[in-house]
Amino acid sequence: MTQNPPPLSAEKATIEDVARAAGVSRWTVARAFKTNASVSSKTRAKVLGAAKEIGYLPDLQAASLGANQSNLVALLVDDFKNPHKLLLIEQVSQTLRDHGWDSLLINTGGAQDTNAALLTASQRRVDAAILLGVHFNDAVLDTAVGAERVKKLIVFARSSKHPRTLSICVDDAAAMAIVADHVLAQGYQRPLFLAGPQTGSAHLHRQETFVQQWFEATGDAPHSLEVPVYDSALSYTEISKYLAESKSYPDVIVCENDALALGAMDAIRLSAGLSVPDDIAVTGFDDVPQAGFAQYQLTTYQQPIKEMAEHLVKLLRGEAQAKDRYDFSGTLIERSST
Amino acid sequence: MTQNPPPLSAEKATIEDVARAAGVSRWTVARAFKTNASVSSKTRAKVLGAAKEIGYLPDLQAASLGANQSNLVALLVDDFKNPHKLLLIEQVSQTLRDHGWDSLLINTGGAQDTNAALLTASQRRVDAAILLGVHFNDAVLDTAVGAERVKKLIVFARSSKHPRTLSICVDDAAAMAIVADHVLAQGYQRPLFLAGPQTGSAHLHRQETFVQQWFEATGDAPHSLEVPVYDSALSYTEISKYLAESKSYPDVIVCENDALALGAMDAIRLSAGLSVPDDIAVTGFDDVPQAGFAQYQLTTYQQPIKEMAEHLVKLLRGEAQAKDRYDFSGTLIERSST
DNA sequence: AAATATCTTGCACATGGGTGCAAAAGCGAT
DNA sequence: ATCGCTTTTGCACCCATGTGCAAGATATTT
Repeated sequence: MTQNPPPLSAEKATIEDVARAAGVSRWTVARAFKTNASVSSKTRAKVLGAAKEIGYLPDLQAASLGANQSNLVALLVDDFKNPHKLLLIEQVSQTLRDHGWDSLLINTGGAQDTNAALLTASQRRVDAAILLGVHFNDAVLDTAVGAERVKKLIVFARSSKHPRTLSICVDDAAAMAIVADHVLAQGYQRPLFLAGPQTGSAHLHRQETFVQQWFEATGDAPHSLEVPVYDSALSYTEISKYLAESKSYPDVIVCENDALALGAMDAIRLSAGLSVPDDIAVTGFDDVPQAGFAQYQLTTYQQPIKEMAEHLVKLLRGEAQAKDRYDFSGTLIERSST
Repeated sequence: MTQNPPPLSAEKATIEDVARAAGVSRWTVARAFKTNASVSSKTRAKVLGAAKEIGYLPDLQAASLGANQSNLVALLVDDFKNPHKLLLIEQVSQTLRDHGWDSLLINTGGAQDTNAALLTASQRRVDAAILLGVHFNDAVLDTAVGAERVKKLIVFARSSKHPRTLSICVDDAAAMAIVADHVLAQGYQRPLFLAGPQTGSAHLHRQETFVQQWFEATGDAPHSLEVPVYDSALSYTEISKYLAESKSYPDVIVCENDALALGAMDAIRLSAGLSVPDDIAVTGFDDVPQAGFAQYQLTTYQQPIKEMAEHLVKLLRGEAQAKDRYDFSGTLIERSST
């Protein structure tokens, strides 16, 4: 057995130490670190030099006590089965960091207790809580005391009509209309819509849009199937069962997102022994990395996550209009699954 | 355009408000919230009642200023291409939360500046920084001033010999030996080892273990291929190229992890037109969800992430031995890719 | 050179709660 | 009722910084 790690390094320097080293008051040091503060450039240079010398960096927690801003943002995530979450988490955390915010990741998947997560966020003095998940619907937010304790509530990549909430998402209806157009243009006739959890009002409008669009174009109501989690494995099971049980099969499965689409493709090929897209075509939504793999080549709709994350920053800064929703538009990525 | 969200809720109650409401001093309130504090049970009940009444919850940031503990832990992640990260992030954040810690997610992927990430962590007063990534090698940590400012440095699912660091990981060598045994037992004869980035000393020992093991058993040195990122798409490209260029192909590709293995399987089937496992078998490492999909059915090694996360909590609490490494053992999941 | 305007800098007070000790209160025994 | 001990409670001081104002220093004007 090896020994313990060496003891901690010397105490971290405080603003007071810098003040002493630079021969000024601590308030002057604080100013030197603040842009647009009234300090003579000579003093600032002296202070910053001293600070660098003794390795001073301001304590962000202490700073957020005094100030009414913490530069901390909570990311509430409840849905780790969906690989799209990794993209969202990566992009949002990176963009926030690039602009000076840190991310408090709160996993609400286990207890699924949104309220507790929001309370924790407020106890950490976050400037905002970003909701990245499927269970943050308006009913939950209504009953969550925690929702009122957080300065800003932002639903990302999903839409919400809750009055306390701001949404950053693609225009789901418009996006799904594009998918529907594509499916119609390809001449498919017997669609099946595969939906995920339908969670109250803070949900996606993909299913209803597709159904409506299809009905308007053809006069038929497409079949639908719902699974309770955005999980490829679950989608595989359900589609396998569906294909085994029904006498005729659809010629296209339109999925609410890629997580479901990937499982559906596996089911079509490996469980039902059919081919994609010849027997059954498939469409997805999100353009997760796997959608582009040789194995899948899934036709899907790509959301402009980066752009959306930049908009998030603007909202946090108060630069953007505080509209309840801000709709972005993405791109249909046509691959060989249709 | 809709109007702005309603104004913020009333100011959050402070300990002082509770004290007033309960008719005691604020220190008594603090005690009521602390287990093992000397308060009469009558007083505690009165205080907690009053706190509940006015909706008081302690401010964690303020608390961490006075105390020498923040209950905040930084998660440094640099590698979002690998789906295994989602598993790790989920499990670690959930387990930490279950035990009272919050997670500060720091994405070091963009700038790849580990030092900056560690500095940020220290500015947020984290109790520990958990390193979940590939680029946190000893050389980097040696030159990172930030490494010294963080109370504890814990490398998760990877091993490090850096003196400031504690590792929580499976015994890589033992695990890869099991994989090697399996491959040998199945009678494969021309292995190719597909490795990821070889990052200094805080790396995995899978490649060297396999090579050595194979050599000892057969007297041959297996071929190897390296890719700079754990990315299925990259693995696909490299394996495609490799199979196209070489006259003979291996009969098994042993991959350093599943991210690489999945891409390799796609390449074997779709680029080279060969079959798995008949022409070429494949093994992975990590048991990501996709490894179990019908499409892949990848033989892989599953790490006991949950158990490792629980051990992490013990380390944070100071309950566990501070060994430099703590080795767990996982399970070989045999599927039909071998 | 004096008066005035402007820029710098210092300070009191605030943020929300932790620590350790001392004072106060409770309690049983004498 | 008094003494001594234990439990409970209050308090001074500390954590590291922000805000807004006033005092001090410098520059500009007359």
